[in-house]
Amino acid sequence: MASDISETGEVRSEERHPGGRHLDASRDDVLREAALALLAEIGYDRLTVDRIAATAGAGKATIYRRWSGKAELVVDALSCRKEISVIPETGSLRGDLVALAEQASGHDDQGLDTHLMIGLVSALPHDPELREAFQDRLVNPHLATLKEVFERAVTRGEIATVANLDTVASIFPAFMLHRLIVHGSAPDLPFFLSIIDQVILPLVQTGSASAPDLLR
Amino acid sequence: MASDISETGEVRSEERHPGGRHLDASRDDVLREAALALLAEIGYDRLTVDRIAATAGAGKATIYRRWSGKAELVVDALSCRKEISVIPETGSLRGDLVALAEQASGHDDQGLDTHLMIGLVSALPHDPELREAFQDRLVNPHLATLKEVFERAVTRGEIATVANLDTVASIFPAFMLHRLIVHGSAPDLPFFLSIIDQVILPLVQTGSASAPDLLR
Amino acid sequence: MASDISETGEVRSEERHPGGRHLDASRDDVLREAALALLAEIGYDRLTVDRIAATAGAGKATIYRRWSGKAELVVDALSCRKEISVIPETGSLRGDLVALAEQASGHDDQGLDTHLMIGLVSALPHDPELREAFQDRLVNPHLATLKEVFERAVTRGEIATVANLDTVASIFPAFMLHRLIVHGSAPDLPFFLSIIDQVILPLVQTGSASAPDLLR
Amino acid sequence: MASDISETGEVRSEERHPGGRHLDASRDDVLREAALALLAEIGYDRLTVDRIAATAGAGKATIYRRWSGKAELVVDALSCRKEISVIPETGSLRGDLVALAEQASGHDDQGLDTHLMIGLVSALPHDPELREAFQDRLVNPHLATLKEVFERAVTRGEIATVANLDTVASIFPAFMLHRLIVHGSAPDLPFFLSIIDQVILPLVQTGSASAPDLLR
DNA sequence: CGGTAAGCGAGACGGTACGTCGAGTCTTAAA
DNA sequence: TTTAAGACTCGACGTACCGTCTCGCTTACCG
Repeated sequence: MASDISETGEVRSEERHPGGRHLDASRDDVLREAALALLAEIGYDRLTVDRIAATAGAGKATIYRRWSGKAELVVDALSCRKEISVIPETGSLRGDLVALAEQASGHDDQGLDTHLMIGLVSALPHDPELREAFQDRLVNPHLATLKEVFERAVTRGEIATVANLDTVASIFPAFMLHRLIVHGSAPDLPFFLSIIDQVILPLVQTGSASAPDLLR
Repeated sequence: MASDISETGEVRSEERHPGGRHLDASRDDVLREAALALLAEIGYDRLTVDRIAATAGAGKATIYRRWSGKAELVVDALSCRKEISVIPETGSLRGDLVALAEQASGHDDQGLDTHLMIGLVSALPHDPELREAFQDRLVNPHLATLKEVFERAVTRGEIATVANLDTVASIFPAFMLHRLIVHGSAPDLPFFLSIIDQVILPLVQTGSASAPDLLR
Repeated sequence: MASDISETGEVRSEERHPGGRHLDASRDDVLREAALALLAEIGYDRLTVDRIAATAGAGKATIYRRWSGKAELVVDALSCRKEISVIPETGSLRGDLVALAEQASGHDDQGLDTHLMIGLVSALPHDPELREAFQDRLVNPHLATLKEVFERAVTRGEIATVANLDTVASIFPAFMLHRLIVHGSAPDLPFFLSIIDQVILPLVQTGSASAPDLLR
Repeated sequence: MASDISETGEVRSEERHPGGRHLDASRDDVLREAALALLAEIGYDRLTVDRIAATAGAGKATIYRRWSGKAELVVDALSCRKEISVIPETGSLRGDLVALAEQASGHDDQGLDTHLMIGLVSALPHDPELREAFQDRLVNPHLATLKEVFERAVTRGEIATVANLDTVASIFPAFMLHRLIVHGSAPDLPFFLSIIDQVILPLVQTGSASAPDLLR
């Protein structure tokens, strides 16, 4: 992961650099773009570090100076590419969820994310560091957004307090993964709608979402 | 995938083989067992075709004659290994689900399945054929079992008819995947219990959340 | 080497064969021809036993039942192909030698022998048995013919007794090998003539270099 | 063959190499030495590229970057190893020839050269480039030395001018090859002596060595 | 004449070596 | 000191042959 990564996702805080030439920040983006372009074209597994370097017109050392390997570069590239996802504010829980679903299903041009996510998954077990990055930069932000949406609905009085918020918020990403891996296809809007209407809303709208906790 | 795989999981339907020596069916099993043994011992990524061959006392050609590579061999080995999972019959929906959960979390000796599943996932995108096999031999049987459990509960009058059975039955595997990939750890019993009690049961139970509790 | 090979070059003396089917003699020739044809086409080293078998429409076992491997098959094929070389009888030593030279340089259609000999040489060191066969079937007959030619010249009174006949007779094949290996080309007639006139004849002729000239 | 080989035996004429790391010349030697050491130890045929690489502590790619395969590496190693053979100066033709013979039969420790030469011969037909190197680096220097020896004898007035010097000088190597290949054993001193005394000296000492040329 | 012991084409078997490719590191010359 | 270029070690890959063994068949002899 490009050197120092803070919790907030900021990269390389212009650290002290006593002598010699500085890392050329413009190379970062060129490399990230090359990685994403190739990823979309040939998929994660056929992706090689050599080829990313060649496509970017860079040397391999320039890559390894910034990231520890292919996987990290790709996660970094992906998370940087993600425009700061604005938390929607439609006024209703369902509206917010649908807006998120549209966001998620929308920006999947050429199935990039599909390949990406599936490919990344294969790299997660090797490298705990990578998984951490994956969680911090992709999973947790997504989860936080979802939680925020639910909490706003509570504030609005639209639904009762959700006791097991983590579990409920995970339903969304869990089904996404399942769809990606088992079906091999990107989750589309209808798919998301069925999750929203058949699982999430029924759970949080009836009182029953919190009651079962008593059973434990 | 060892030649013809029918929907029922049968392999190599004794096809016509006019001249020449036949594929020695006993090698199939030896190779599958070697693959699984090594998998449990050193994990999917450190697994090499050479080593599988050596362990099985076979030549590499004997492997490549049957499967196109490591991934196919491993899926095939896994699916063949799966003993016919008996559908539990405890008398209550929750009991059945818990029994399934125990089954799923139980037979994960040495994290074999964890590594396995994660490793497999990385191979799915390349080869649609592989994913098909994965679905047919692993996912669908699991799904069928779950559906059966829900349908029995309906028959018993324990719950009302479940309209979106496919979606509800998918909750289980979806959370399994999510846990495996995002947390990198095998789903254990407490995890399953929280899914059952916080998501599945609330969804399928009618308004009265207290009645089913008596069944425990 | 096709089973029993006597000193005279006869093969397989119709030995006792109590039960079962006999070796099909027609397969021998088909295999030998396939071997020679492929040899001329692709060279000794690219030659494979599988391919010989396929070309001959035979199984590999049919080959290994007769010869111990590629090398033996090829030597055997070569030596069987050799038409019984008639010892020439021109009336003069030089005439006889030139006749032999024409024979040797003549039957090299498509450079078969060139490739063959060079290729064989590579196989000789591994297998003493093979070298023995090579000597018995190819080298010695050739040497015997040469000796015969010299002895006739002595009988005719054309030259004095040759003390070191073995060495002198070896000059011919030695230069042939040298030419084949170092120049990579088949020895042609001019080459042989220069050996005859510049080395062999001067050696065996007595002091008076002019007398034998009259015989030409 | 390690890139450019000039007539003088120099390798890789410091060609332009603007960017990127250079071929590490020290690896060349390490690899050549490993090849020769193994060659002497286990023979050409049991020699494998993997083992050469392992012995040299190198990757196979490093070998294939320089030579196209085992054969090329070995010829190159051999020709580089050849110390400049000093032309002997004993004062008589026979003395010089015997000195050369001792040199040739002497430095055959562990039969290295025997195996080597025989092994090489098998590689010559494939690759004209290889044969060229073989001629330039091994055969021609040897021939030049022999010619020099004869010319000195002429200068000393020991023998008459030798008209067909090339042919006469070839007698030596031709018999060496013949011995190696047909007998499968290294030429020893007695063998060389018989060639010198029975073939070479008789040819050049009598006037007859040049006279027969008139016959043509 | 029917049993049986081979030979037959075909091709799978255990091996060994091959030549290629990718990862991550190190070295060069230029900037 | 960073850059592009590219050689370095390591190790797995999938292929090609080798010489042997096994299939289902066919062919000959021998009782």
